[in-house]
Amino acid sequence: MTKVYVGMSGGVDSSLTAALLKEQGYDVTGVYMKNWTQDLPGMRCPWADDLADAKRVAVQLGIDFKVFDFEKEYKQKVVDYMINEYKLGRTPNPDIMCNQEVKFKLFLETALDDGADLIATGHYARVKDGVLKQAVDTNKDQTYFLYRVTGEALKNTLFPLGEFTKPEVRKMAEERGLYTAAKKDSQGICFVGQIGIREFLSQYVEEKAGSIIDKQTGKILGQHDGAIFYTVGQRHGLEVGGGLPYYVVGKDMDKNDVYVTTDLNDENLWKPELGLVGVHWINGAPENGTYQIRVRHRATLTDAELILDGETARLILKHPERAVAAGQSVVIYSGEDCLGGGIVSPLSV
RNA sequence: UGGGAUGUCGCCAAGUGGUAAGGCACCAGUUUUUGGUACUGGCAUUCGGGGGUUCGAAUCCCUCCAUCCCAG
Repeated sequence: MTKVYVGMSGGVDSSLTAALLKEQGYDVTGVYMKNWTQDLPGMRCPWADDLADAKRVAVQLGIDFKVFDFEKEYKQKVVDYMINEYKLGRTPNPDIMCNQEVKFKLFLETALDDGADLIATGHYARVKDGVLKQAVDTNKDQTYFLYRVTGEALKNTLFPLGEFTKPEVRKMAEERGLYTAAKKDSQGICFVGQIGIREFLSQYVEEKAGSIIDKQTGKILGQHDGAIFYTVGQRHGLEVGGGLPYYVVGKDMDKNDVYVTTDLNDENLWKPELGLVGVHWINGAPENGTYQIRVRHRATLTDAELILDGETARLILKHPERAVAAGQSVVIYSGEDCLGGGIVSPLSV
């Protein structure tokens, strides 16, 4: 019997994933990845509850259950990466890094060493012949977060939920009486949860007052506690009021200045062209040409011309996307196939 | 010290006798396994202070205070 290790987070999706695989005849083992357990000021880390929920479901299903402790690696590969990127003035996507380094590398390797034949997660995505495809529920598709995994890893991975819509998943979980059937979806970076990125970062970096400057007039509108906390396109948290809402259009990390504007058509908000670094392809680089791209999770796909140059690439967008920040990822699709993508270069935005 | 102007929520700002629009910010919630965006709701018993006229005033009158501008 094929042995599958299912990453169980304690949520509905991964619970149902385990249930479905068991019904399909796999020898299923549930694994809770212990990645982060630290409480933060004003927030209790819910890891113990999540672990308990995952375990409850495993008991319900009558499957084996294990805990893999990746705390050290998670801190290094995901959290430190995120903090460093922010320090450099960029806006990273830690969840993409988590998939690349932890779930589809460390977890996969550890599971295989432990005797697994395959791993599975509750991601909304599909794999066919080693090709990553968008989920049937395009509204819920999570391939954006998965573009940095390898084709090799995908050959050992199952995504049973990719065939279903979220409402169907809820319903199936309910029908099976899974303990987590009604549990609220998690959102936000898992380890910062409730408190928000701002509060999380301030645990690791020193707050330093700087100016909020109106790009159009050059006038200083107010003060902030650190340019590091702001990202392009951001509207809230500036505490500067007047006639129209102000949006962040840029920042100078050396001067610790944040530039804002009320002009919704500001050129920095709508880049027709993006430079990518650290490009990654799931199954090899594609040819130059027109593809569909996505600049953020749940964004609708938009056409762009790809011009590849080794590890870097240039994208000419048919319709400019709003507020693309350096450090964020652009994911490239051909139809429903997710080919890979890259990270927005600071030089291009 | 003369002359002029202005004072309405933290900010911008409607409202010139009929019982305080709206926007920004802020707060709460929704959407979202990144940042961010977007959406919904909340947010001045009170109009610089004090008198007065009136059935009734932020709106009219008097007075005081504050700020700004021009004179000097």
